[in-house]
Amino acid sequence: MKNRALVAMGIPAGPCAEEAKRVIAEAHAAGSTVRAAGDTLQSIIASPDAYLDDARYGVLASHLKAHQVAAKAFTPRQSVAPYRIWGEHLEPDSVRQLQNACSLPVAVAGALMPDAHVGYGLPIGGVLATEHAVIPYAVGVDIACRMKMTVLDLPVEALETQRERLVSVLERETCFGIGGGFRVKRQHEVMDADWRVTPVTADLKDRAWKQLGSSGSGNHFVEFGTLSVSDDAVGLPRGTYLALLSHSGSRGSGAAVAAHYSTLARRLHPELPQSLAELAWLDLDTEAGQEYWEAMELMGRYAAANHALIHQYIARALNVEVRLDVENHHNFAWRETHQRPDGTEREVIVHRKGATPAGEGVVGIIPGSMATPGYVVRGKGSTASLLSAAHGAGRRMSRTQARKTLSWQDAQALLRERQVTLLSAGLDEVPMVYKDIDEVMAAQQDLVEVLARFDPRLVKMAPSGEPPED
DNA sequence: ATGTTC
Repeated sequence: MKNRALVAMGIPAGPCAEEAKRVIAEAHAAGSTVRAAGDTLQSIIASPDAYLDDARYGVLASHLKAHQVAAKAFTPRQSVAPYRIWGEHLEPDSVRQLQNACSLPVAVAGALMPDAHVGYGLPIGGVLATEHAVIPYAVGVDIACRMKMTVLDLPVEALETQRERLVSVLERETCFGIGGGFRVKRQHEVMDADWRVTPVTADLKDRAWKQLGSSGSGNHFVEFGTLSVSDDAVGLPRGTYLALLSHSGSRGSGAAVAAHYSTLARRLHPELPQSLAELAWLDLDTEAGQEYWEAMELMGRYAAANHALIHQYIARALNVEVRLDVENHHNFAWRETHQRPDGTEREVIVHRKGATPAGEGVVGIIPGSMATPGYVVRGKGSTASLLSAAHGAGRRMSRTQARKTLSWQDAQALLRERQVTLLSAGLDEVPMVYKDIDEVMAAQQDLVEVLARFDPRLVKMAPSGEPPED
């Protein structure tokens, strides 16, 4: 039986679930039916005391009792921490998730960005400040998922005149797909860092090296396009340039770190009611909290290295210089100093899960979709948003719904209209699954100002086995 | 987002 099914029954992950699985397997071997085993479990959950001395179920009963005692110890806080929401018509469930997060004892303040949608624990587009605690699921599954843009010293016309060359470089120098990695390992100084900072990262080093410089799957991409600079504060005079934009994260290693520490956090907080279990935190004074923080920071450097290599290999293959370089995390936690409502300052942990850092003057990238614009922005330093902005257009349709209701034909018309060449992607990533990026930008004019606009032209994403027609 | 499930 899976952990998820057990949790649904009221058996939490950890010692209870492990023992329950053992008991079920034993009952199965003895010829008991699944239903009979389930009935017995329900009965033990209802009154563990009655089974404490039972030879077969005693251990499970004592684990469950300990859990139930701890769970009773949870006392909800008097009032929810203050939060603000940007944008209209956000999924009610995503708002509920933010409210839940703000009801944690460690929460200080929250904010929801206009691209928000439901995620594990904290919604995507959620920002949460806590005191002295880090929440693995408020950082996100893809730790340090980030954006990077470089402006290449090539004329914009190269998109037409050197199209075949750009396509071939994009295909040759990138690596997409779940579990995907390079046969010939790439090199970066992040692999000289100490990966033994935690037992988890120590075990992950080989996989990380294999995947170093790769892009992964889902909404990750590498694309060429045009950058229209409207404000020279971006670092280039006004005008139109050829740019390379990438979206990638910490790949399998980050996912494994997230899985490990979110499970650990949950185990350490059996008192949390089910509605808050995915928001279990790690105290930064504890070994577990410090381990997660070190692992997260290493994943930050690793994700940055992935992007650095993508851009470096492509620029090298094209034999061109880089004229501008912009990047930012959008799934991460930072130690920051923020003001209390009374104006005094305190150190908080700010989690941005699908949110772009937008402190005053901070430059970041907010992508749209494969056929809609993205923007290079400069933060306005809004304290109400906890110095944050949206990280993209935000999904309006689930992946399942997209695959069920959309067709490539619908997408191709839009791609042609926008002069976008799609090398590969899943049907669940076509522009129609995303909200209107310009509406999202309009909803956060108080958070960021636009310095430049990026329009994708040659797009590469993870293939889904269903090649787009040309 | 990831990659494999005792």
